[in-house]
Amino acid sequence: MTTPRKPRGPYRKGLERRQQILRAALEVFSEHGDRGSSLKEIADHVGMSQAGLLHYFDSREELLVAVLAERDAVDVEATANVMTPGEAVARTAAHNARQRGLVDLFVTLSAAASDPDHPAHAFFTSRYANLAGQIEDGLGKAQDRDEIRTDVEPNHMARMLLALSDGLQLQWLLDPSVDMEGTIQAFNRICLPVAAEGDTSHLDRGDDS
Amino acid sequence: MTTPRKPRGPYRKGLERRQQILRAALEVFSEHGDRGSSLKEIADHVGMSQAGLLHYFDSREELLVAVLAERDAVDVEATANVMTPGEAVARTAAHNARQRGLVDLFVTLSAAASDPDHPAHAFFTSRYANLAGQIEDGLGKAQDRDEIRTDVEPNHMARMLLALSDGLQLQWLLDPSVDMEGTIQAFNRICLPVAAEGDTSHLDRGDDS
DNA sequence: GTCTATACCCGGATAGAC
DNA sequence: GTCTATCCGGGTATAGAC
Repeated sequence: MTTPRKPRGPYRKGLERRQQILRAALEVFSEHGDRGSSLKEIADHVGMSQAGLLHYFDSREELLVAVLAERDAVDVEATANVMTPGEAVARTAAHNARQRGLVDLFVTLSAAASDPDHPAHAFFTSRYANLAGQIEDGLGKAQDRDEIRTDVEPNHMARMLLALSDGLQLQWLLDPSVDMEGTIQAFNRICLPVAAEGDTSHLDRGDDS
Repeated sequence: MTTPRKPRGPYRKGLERRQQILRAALEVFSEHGDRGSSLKEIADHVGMSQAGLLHYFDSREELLVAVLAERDAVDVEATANVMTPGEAVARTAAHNARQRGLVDLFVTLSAAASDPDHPAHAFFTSRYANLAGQIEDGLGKAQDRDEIRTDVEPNHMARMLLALSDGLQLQWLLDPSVDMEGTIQAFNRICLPVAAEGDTSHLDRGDDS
């Protein structure tokens, strides 16, 4: 998506600028969310004028979705070579706890994007479908290997993990003392193969921050 | 809450108008969210002018928080006399699945309100603190009665439930095929007292809609 | 390519007539 | 209490000079 054509030749500088703007926009959007950010602020950040910025992205919307895609790429990279889905989600949570603005942006935008008319609607719907699908697959395989409990459908569990992640982000935004990672790991623990009733000693160690 | 007493005398009509506006605002906000709604639209809805509306609520913010409180009152009423926390959350989810606009408003606003400067910030922070506290209590008691598993802290579990609820709402907004209630009940099921390994027959019946 | 200037729109809030 | 008219601010987008 957005696939910026790659002209060779004199356009090189332009492409670099574009990247520069993208980075700045990511920062600014991250800090103030969608609504709170103006083109002018992003432009300032890059060190150019608002009108100059519009030379690269024809509209605000265009810039927004470009930023989203960019952010996503970073995320994917960070969790690409990771073990179990539960772990990946926990990791991301821990990482996000250092990126308040990004979390804000994400929560805000994904909600706003539920409107089919929103410029980022397609982006988010496919994003969630993909994520859910991937996680579901991962969980299914883990079930086959008896690594996790098998009495819940992978699909339900995948949706749970995603919901947990998003919901905790929201709660954390409102109250930074909320322990995103710990809570997710607690969840992961109860999805391990269920031990005999008495033997739960391995379950309750070292998570309660 | 809101308890509109009915003063006779000159104020009666005014109070009714206020209620009328509140209802209209709830509808409009529900449909287009915070950002997407204008005073004019709400006013139109009521059948009066934007300026006229401002006669009852001095500012947009004031109206917004009033609406929030109103909505909350309704919610509380709906889950007041309900059994276990997990059940209550599942119920609410089922109910919400018929109130897309409201869900949208809630998700949008709670995210936006994470900004300490947002007019609804205080409202949402205390709301979550209260909810989490209540649920935690309920779960603690359930643990004491051995109705649910005891190897997860009530606090973590409470946060999980809330996160699950919110996160699923978001996913559902983006993809209405997401089964909010079913997923929550699946979660509730894995929080029941853990049976012996072989005996999980009671766990996987009648949920996968 | 980048700027300044500006047109334009939208939404909230205010003033003042009725 | 309610309206019309108006102001004002913020934001995007455009025109046109350099």
